[in-house]
Amino acid sequence: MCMTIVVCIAVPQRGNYSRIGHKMRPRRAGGEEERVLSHGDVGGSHWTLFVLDNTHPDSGPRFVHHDSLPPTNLLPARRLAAVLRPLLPPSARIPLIEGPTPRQTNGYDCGVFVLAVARAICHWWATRRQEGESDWFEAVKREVNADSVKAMSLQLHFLSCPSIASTSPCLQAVAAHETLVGYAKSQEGHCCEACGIQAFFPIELEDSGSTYDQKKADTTQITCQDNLTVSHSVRQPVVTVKNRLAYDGYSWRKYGQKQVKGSEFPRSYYKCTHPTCSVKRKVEMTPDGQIAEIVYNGEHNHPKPYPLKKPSLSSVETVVATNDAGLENQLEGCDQAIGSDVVIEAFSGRKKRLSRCNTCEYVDDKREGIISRSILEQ
DNA sequence: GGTGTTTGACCATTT
DNA sequence: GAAATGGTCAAACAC
Ligand SMILES: [Zn+2]
Repeated sequence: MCMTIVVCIAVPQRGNYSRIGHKMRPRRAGGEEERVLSHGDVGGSHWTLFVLDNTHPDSGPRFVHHDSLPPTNLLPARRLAAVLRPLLPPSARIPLIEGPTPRQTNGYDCGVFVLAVARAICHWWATRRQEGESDWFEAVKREVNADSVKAMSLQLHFLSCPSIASTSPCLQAVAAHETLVGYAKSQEGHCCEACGIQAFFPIELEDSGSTYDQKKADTTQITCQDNLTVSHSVRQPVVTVKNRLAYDGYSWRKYGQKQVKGSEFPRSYYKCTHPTCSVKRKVEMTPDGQIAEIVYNGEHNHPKPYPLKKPSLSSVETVVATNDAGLENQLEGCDQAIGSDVVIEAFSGRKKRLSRCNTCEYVDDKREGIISRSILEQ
């Protein structure tokens, strides 16, 4: 029995495919194994999912390509298949087929779609396959839609949000839900109130509840964010000044800037200005002031000199678990279980608005429920 | 004068 | 060992 899943490639129009071939050369015969190609193997900017499906020994293996913005990576996928074929058993010609993939409606969620489809494949492998479902295509259609991608995008943000990540696990879970509910919709788009970083989920899909079938967008002008040609009809222009989106309540001094290979934008290096603090951060920012990437290094040993301010709100009320001293200041050191009195107390006064979350379907059942588990464990 | 940014040079690490 | 690359330093500069 052999099952090989190759996941996650960012396919360039011209890439070092021979290097991929070398990496994918068999290391052992048979058995179950997974091989993962990283972005760095090929470069590129638009993420698509390339799967070697060998779950049907009778009909032979096949390549399945999932592209949320077809046919952007169709040609590179064919090239990749051509490189991989000689490395596989010389049976019949291994076909390349395009798997069903919901179409992304913005210019920056391709990576999330890859993960969402990969997750659907894993779910299919763990459950439906045993129940006789021949492939994962139906699972993708079932599980991957605008809402699930939006939720996954938020999950990913929670994992990387420096403010939330610095708290204890239980508070991360709580903050995840709180941030989800409290994503502020302002003139600047969507912004995580815990860290000030712009949220990467499609504005036009908010509260839609629609699938891509119901909401096929004209994607002729859409390419991935990395290509810098995102249609402004899809992504709202940001009118704010630089550094606003990178604002996190701490004071930073820039000490360097570099053009890093593989990055579209220059990378700026910052140090925390607190005399005893050695935290650093790297920020890659687009010319219009949006953060392309931000990486924190270290933990602050002092409170925030400039507490987070609540962004101006329009239609969405804030329920973020920050007070004027910031999230971690209010709840620091808490290792109580989710739903404990301590946590509930922290959110006192906001329970009414916590009654239901449109995205994670959380329903506030007071102290018996488990806050935000549904989204964290989706 | 204080604070923060810019930018070329330098250094350490990786390939 | 050389080249490439990422990270940091520090002088010059701006506000
Ligand atoms: Zn600090």
